[in-house]
Amino acid sequence: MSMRLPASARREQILDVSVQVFARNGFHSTSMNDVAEAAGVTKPVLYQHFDSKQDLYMALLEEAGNRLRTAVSKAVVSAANGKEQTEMGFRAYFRWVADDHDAFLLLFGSRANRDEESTTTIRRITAETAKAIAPLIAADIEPEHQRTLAQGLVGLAEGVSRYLVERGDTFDPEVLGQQVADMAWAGLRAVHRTG
Amino acid sequence: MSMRLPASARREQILDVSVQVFARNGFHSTSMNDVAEAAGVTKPVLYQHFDSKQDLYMALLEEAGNRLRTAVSKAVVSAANGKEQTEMGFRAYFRWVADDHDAFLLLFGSRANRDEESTTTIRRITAETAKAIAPLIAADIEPEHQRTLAQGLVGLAEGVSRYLVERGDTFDPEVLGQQVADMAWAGLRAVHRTG
DNA sequence: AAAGCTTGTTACCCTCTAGTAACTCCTATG
DNA sequence: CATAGGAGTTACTAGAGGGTAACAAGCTTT
Repeated sequence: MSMRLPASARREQILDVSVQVFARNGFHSTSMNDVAEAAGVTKPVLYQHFDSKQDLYMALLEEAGNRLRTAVSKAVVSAANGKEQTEMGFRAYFRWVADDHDAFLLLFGSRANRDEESTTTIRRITAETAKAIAPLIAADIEPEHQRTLAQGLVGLAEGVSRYLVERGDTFDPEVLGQQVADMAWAGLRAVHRTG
Repeated sequence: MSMRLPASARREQILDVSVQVFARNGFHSTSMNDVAEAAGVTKPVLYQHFDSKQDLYMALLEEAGNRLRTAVSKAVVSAANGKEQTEMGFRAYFRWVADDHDAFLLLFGSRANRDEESTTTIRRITAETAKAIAPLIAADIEPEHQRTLAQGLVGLAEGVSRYLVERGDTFDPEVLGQQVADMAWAGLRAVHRTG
């Protein structure tokens, strides 16, 4: 029924399609048949490329996480000082959300289902992001609090994005990123003073 | 096998127990048999009190949402100015997280399940919280951005809490709330200036 | 103490869906 | 043109788990 594709191309296509399906409906509400149908193929084909539903899902999470990580870290290294890092970081984050928003929903959307394994992966991704932020927070407070507040800033970006993406709003990542960065940077300095 | 209880008491007990079970394992990984077992009772008893698994789950969400709402709004009304509202609000939020943390996990934990219906409910709860925060943000920026940033602050509190609760850390809600409030308040003023 | 309501249990059914075995079909290559 | 091997399909299994029908055991009220 469907066009024949070489294995590697089919694998890519399945990944592409299933990001969308899982992002839209969540893990448990999406059956392998749904994925197969969306890919224009039947179920056993999926199992030629992935060991299990979980395996496919994990592959998606990893890929999405990688794209997020590289986007942000690339942006941050090009910055001179802390303030610029904050700005570049948030703008890159929102840029990623804007043009890879199925991946965002997959990782952080309301429908993101999380069993033991995916939870671990997603937490790792979040933690990595937080780790990148932590140094921006004044060093004169306890490292514990530093890490906690960094997680808060990640949550801030996440909350903003979830709100906008799930409403279907379009937004300019540069403007939004700048605005959120302003807010975050001022907050970071306040912690410095209050610490 | 289990002690007989009057209907209303049994219903309460089921709610109490299932908050824990669902919070710990998530919706899909928790079977009605699991809930029943945890309640020391058999499955049909659950269905005497709730129409379906979904129905039970929704009841839990509503209850948890109510406790959150009342905790925060009670705290906020007792405050004189914006800054104090911010402080009281965050402190009340973290107080709620600290002593009702199964409810927190149920609503906002990584394992929180979200099908169509629960997503709607949880979004409503988040939106209400954001609505309470929005007026604190400078009125001279577009209402759209105001709402967006308010969602961000909700995400901030959520992110911090999820991090701490899922690590099993204990924390002093007053100290943490004050620190986060400082950060948030400084951020809010920055938006004012930048708007 | 027996009727009658309420609480609880046993033993199912039924659907849904992850995963697979066995087959067909297409296409590249000599 | 014959054939090998990769790509895809049909048709199934198996098990989990939501939900229920029918029955048993307590209270309580007269």
